[in-house]
Amino acid sequence: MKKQIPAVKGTKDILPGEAKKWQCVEVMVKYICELYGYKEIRTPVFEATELFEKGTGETSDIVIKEMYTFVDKAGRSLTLRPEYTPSVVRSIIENRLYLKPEPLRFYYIGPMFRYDKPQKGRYRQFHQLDVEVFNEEDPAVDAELVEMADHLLQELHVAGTETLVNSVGCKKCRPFYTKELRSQAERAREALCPDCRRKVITNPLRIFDCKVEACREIAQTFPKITDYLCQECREHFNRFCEHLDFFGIKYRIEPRLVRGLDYYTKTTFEIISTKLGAQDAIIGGGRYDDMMKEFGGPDICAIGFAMGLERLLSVVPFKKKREPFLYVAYLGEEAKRAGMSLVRLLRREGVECLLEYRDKSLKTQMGRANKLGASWVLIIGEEEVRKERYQLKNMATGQQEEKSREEILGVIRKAS
RNA sequence: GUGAGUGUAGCUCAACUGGUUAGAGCAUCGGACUGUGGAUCCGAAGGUUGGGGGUUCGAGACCCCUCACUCACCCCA
Repeated sequence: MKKQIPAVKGTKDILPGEAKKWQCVEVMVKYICELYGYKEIRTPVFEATELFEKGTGETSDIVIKEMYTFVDKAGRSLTLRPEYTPSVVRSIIENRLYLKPEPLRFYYIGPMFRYDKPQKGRYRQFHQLDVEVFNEEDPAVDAELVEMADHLLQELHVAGTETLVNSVGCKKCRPFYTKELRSQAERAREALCPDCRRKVITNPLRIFDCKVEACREIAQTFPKITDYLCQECREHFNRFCEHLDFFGIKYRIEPRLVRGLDYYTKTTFEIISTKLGAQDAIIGGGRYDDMMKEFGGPDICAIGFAMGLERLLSVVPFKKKREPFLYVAYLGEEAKRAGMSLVRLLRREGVECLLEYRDKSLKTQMGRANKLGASWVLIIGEEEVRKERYQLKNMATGQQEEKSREEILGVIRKAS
């Protein structure tokens, strides 16, 4: 036997049964996004490496160790996108979309790539829905975005979720907080785990993410970022929460919610599923008011979120049901030809038909139809060809009647 | 990147403390039954036991390496 070539580690095939679920979710996602005025935007799967280094942040884990970066034949350093936000920002600037009258509301569904160790809910090629709004300062927009995510999950009948919100301040107030946090962490240094001792210097905010019991207890005593927000950020956060209340959305203020991406400002939020394991965040997002300007664009604020589709799919309940279709069983060459032209006609009328082009016994063909879950079988033999009337059998009831072409169409139309 | 667990037919699983030719159910294909499905019976096909090396008279089982998957850390969607 020849050596087999398996799928690359951390990637997987989405087979027809599973792909059907993806289609259902994608249809719903697009429907909801369009309801809220978002338009689809599609950008390339790879970009200049620099885009992510600047956008996602040079100190983020994503950039440091998780990017699929390669050099092309002309010596350019390119990267398969690990997230979508920098691409959208790039595209808006490059195409001057901010000069158009249309609202800057965009969504996108597509594959992302991260060189992570694969695990449940974590793949090297995975898919995200990405939603972004630009040039909207009002915290009501932040709340509307969360409401939309909530709406989407409801429509998909996803149960057991929790919404966490926080504010990480802006570049005016965060440095004060970080400084205070660092000095307090410094004092407790000895009691922290080795990992957290490192974080004291690199990124003290991340100490809140630690799962070690001792660290958690110590972190409890640390100041909360929400107590250190500047006037503007505090007001923004308060009004954001008020609007969530207004929408009747249940949420938990989680001052320890620290998004790992460097660019977030003010509002951050996450929706987790209690039904998942360690990788439980299905939606994560927040504001990034400074990115556009830093990319050389206009000073336009932004907020958005990403949703992991593999994770979402694993908590969406699906009831399996096959679309009704007609199986054509034929006997002999003449009948085959009659079947082919009938099927051609019916398909043009929007009827799903299956003719398998295997010259098998009627019994075998009936067996196939049954196994595949056909709603009807159309039986064509010499007799039927001559009369131009065919045997239509309802597979659920077992009833069978002789029908003309038009009558067949009528029966199927009536059923669907 | 770190740690732990698991790899036997397409799928779900057997195979005693190491002992003949690695089995069963489901699925597939064929037949009983050449114009009528679901049931039953019979049969066929399907495996380098993830891969490589080692120990042994003998390895699916034990040891080492490697690959993949799973779970957790880390990080994130």
